[in-house]
Amino acid sequence: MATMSTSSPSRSPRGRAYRGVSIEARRAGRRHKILQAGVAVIGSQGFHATTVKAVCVEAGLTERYFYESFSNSEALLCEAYAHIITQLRERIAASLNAHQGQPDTLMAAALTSYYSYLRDHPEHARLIMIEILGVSPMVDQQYRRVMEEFAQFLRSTRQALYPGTAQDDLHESMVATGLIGALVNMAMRWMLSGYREPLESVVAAAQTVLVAVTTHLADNHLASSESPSDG
Amino acid sequence: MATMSTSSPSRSPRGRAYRGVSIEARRAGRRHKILQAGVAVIGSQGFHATTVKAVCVEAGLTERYFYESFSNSEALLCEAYAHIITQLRERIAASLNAHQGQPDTLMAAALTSYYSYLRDHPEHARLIMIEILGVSPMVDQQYRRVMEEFAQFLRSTRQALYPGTAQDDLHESMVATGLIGALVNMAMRWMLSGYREPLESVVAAAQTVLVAVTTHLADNHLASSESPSDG
DNA sequence: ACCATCTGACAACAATTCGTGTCACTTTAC
DNA sequence: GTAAAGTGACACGAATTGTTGTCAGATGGT
Repeated sequence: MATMSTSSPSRSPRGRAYRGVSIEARRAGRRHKILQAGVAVIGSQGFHATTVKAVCVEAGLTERYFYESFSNSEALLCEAYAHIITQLRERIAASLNAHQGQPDTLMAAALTSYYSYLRDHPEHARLIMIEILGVSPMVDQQYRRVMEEFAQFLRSTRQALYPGTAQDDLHESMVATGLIGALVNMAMRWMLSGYREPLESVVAAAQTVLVAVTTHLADNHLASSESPSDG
Repeated sequence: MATMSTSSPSRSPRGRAYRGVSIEARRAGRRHKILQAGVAVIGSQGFHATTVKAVCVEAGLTERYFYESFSNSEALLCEAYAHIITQLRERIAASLNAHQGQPDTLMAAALTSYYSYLRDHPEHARLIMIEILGVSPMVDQQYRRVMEEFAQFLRSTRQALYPGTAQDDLHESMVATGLIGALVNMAMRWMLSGYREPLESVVAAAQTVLVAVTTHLADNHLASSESPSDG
């Protein structure tokens, strides 16, 4: 703070205020506008049908400001993807913080926040589940990294809730990858059907899968000979 | 053979033989060549980077014969997708027929044939898991239909192996959708990592997920009056 | 031998889009 | 008030691609 004199409005030939807004703030605002517009257009028209001009029209800006903040459409797609994933992560984290309690409650809260976010933002859903794929190897890798992050989050959460049930590392991470895929595929079906089924059904099915695999892993670790639902 | 008289090479002003091959056979051959070339190019370059010319060069034919058999690139993609899915289904079915026995053996056989097919045909894998998505709503629906078919196959197989454990219809189909997504996402991770992990690890992880959910559903069905997590 | 059909190579045209440049107008600094 | 920087609208060239059309040469039936 107290850096209000970073560029004293006197001598700088470049970067002066305009309409009472600094150049950084103006750029950031334009960038944000384009990002929002990009999400809207890509998520509704599809990435391949998205032109730079369409994004600019949606943002109320011109192409010049597109290239001011993004080198091309692919860069915009990546930023939009990262932006949405951040929002999603924050929403899930907030939901977990608000529902501290039983593991089942936590799980239901996280799943509900995940699926309701996708339902409430269908353009975001389409972007992060469909449009992000098959654009380029670099974009595919970004997608994969994010999915692996969620898988790791799943693993660490399970470890926290059921400590002492660690398993073979590769096996466990593979299973976590599968579970994430299960959640995503249910979301994709739900989205492609126009969110026809009730949210509770999707959450219940997702919970069934997660609980099934979690208890199975725990039972297998204990070399179970007792009733599985005893816990 | 012995069908040499299908179209007697006498009176037809159109469609005569050429190099000893009937016009239907020539067309079918060209169509097949283009289909194969399409799979190769789309699966390696990606659908968006695939041009009609590139497919024709790969097939050793010219654009004219492309449009003889396909109205555009999207049609080629759909046919290629259907072609690969048919191959995959046949391979899985053959594997199931060859390994009649315990449920576990059957499951391992089916999963092994699935993942080994993807490993042995990486271009096919890329096409059916990545390139097919986000092209157009119609293509998306075709993808969704196929995924639901596999989910239904999973359900009916489970019903056959564990009869009398039917559950709520929507719930069960949602769970099946999730399981298919788990298998596919493990395949996608495997593919995008260059098939780094051994096949057996992927199959084992997939089997863990399937067995966990299957037994969980059976257990829940037997204790349907109790709710083990509700307390 | 002769003509219609088949084939392959490639030209040609239209349409699209990217990325940059121009120009008039507005706002700010001095 | 003036000049420089900021803004917006739009034009422009370049490149790419889908799709159809042309044309010379090969092949087959009679």
